[in-house]
Amino acid sequence: MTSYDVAHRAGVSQSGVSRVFKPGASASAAMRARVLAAADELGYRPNAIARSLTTGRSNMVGVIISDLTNLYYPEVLSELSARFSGRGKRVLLFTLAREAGVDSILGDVVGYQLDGIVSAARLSAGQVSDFLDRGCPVVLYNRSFDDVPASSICCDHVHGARLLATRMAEAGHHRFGFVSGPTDSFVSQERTRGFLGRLAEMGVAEPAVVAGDYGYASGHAAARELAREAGPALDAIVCANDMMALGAVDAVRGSLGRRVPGDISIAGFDGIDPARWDSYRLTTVRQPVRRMTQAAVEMLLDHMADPSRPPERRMIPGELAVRATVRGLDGAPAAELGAADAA
Amino acid sequence: MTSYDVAHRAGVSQSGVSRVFKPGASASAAMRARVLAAADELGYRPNAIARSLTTGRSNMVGVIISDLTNLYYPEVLSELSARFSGRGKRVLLFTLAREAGVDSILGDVVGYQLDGIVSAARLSAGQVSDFLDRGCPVVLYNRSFDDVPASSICCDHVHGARLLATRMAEAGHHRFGFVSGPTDSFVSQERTRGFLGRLAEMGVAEPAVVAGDYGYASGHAAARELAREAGPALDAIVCANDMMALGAVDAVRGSLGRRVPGDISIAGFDGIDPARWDSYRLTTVRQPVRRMTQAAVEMLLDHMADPSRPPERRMIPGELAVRATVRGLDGAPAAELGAADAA
DNA sequence: GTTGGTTTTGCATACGCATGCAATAACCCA
DNA sequence: TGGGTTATTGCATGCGTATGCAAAACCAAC
Repeated sequence: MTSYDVAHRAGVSQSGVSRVFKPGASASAAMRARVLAAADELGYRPNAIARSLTTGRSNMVGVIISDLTNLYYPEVLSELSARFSGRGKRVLLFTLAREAGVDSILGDVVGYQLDGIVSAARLSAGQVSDFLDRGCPVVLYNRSFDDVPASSICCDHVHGARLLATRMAEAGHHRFGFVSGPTDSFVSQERTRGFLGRLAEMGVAEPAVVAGDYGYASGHAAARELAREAGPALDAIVCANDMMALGAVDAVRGSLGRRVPGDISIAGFDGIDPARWDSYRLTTVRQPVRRMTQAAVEMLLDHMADPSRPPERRMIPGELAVRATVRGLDGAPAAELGAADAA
Repeated sequence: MTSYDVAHRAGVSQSGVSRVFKPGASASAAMRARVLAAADELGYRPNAIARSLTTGRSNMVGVIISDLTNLYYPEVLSELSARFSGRGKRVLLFTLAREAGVDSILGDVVGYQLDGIVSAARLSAGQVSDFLDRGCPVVLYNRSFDDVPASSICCDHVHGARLLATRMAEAGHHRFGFVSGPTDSFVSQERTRGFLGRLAEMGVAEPAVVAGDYGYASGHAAARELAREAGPALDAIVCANDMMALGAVDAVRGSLGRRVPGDISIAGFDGIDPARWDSYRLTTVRQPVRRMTQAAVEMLLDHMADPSRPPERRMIPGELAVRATVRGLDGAPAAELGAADAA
């Protein structure tokens, strides 16, 4: 079923059909009615591929995500998909296998004439530049480059981490353990820097640091290792994301047989859904996913509409959600901040 | 950068360029080298859109997923994406907002000349037929229609539910509560049917049934409601998915102040990752996601390769994973079946 | 009935690549 | 060296739609 078939059946020209299906194009009511009737009878749908070829826009945006097993990303993806969908854009999904480099998909990405890209994966500056040079705007999600003119939306990890460090130090924790993410993770670097930096400022002893991989199991293992390393004085474990923090909670409560937060306080980052479950009620620094995704979508659409627009870097503060896995300032388990939590 | 630019630079014809980039096409080593060199210098990448227009295949498959907040689906999506990606197919993602009907995206789906579709959403028979009529093969994930010639991959929910019912009845539970999913969910219907049916066969008193929405909170609420309804005799709660079961576990342990499985056994379906976390160790019926996604991908690719191939319905048995939330046959908490669990 | 102006419509072409066909070049064996 | 065979290459065209341009239709007012 092509526009020619419809045109023939409706007794008009192909361009007429094209115009009827293009919002805002000039077509009389009569023609519109006949064309729509014919299209309906024939079950015609404009071929988006062919349309893309002529218009130069595919109405598709690429979303590059490294790891859907980190439960933070499904939320992001879900939000992005819904928002783009509401703006008439389709999402072409690129997931990166942990091992396979970005390069393996990079070629595919550029081949599809995407209108834009949201990347929450570890692209190099060169790779981002590559997209930009091809006229494909990029919005970096939770990372940014100083020397690349790409827009980015970033949670202020450093600030969030400092909030958390402040709160935990004020609650009187002395011996910290920190579980970082993969060492090449920008997010982990920022959170680590913010947290350790603030702790140092406050005169707290330097924490033992162990690297994890953002997974539950690695948090579990890291907690045990920290306990072994730091000994019984250990009274706080902070993980670079929630998944690992949940693993740490379970390790401390289970394998180590100690109480959270009675013996050891634990906190994470992200604010994923399971962190709120009753069994954990994890204290964490929440990334405002909705605001961030909304910003990402808007920025990308703006850039698509006006490519000359200068890149913009938006930073959104993380919110400290004090729940039940960190001691209160008075030494007792803290109550959840209901209000902030509902945001 | 088009193939013409490359052709000009390499001093060959456009078709030569095209052939160099098409695996298996005839091109001499000399031409290949010159073209590749020119392409490299110019940063040329074949335009996938234009290619699709001529070949009639977009190398894109649609994946329709209803709800990424049900943590089972991110796993599915992740697997599908990786597998398709490995077979040279890109995934165009369609997520359904809970409210918005399928129809809102259906038009978009057909417009993109997708090579195939995997749907894990509630499509109607008519909608599926629509795709098939357009020559777009469909693989239904966890649902199927008797009167529509679409392939499907389905976990045997009835069988899995019966396994679970058997095991729980044998462990001596008497008063069951059951939390179904949304009433229009095929998966929920099957699981409910299987579970209640088997229980009846075994002469167990008919359970109290409450409907949930597959979310953690709804499982939490349902558990409390069941406790209210069924009273202190209630000694088992089975939920139509893991998310709700986890909510139920927390409700029973928290709000109700009873032990799991000491006072009340709890089980779910799916085998999502959080269900294995130490805080839960939820007994469940696992869907073999990897085998199912593999089958889905294979079936779809097979159909794309040979459209005349008759539709195939594959059924994969669920695996009972007895973990720590259900009493053992001797009345004590059961040990996890390590072996089966590793699969 | 005519003129000037505004829509509406059709014609023709371009978008970038793939591919059937014919022409050419390379090769092989006698 | 020639005839036959095969591997390469170029030419021309098609895929389905959008769109600039010009022709046509319409409208209103004179």
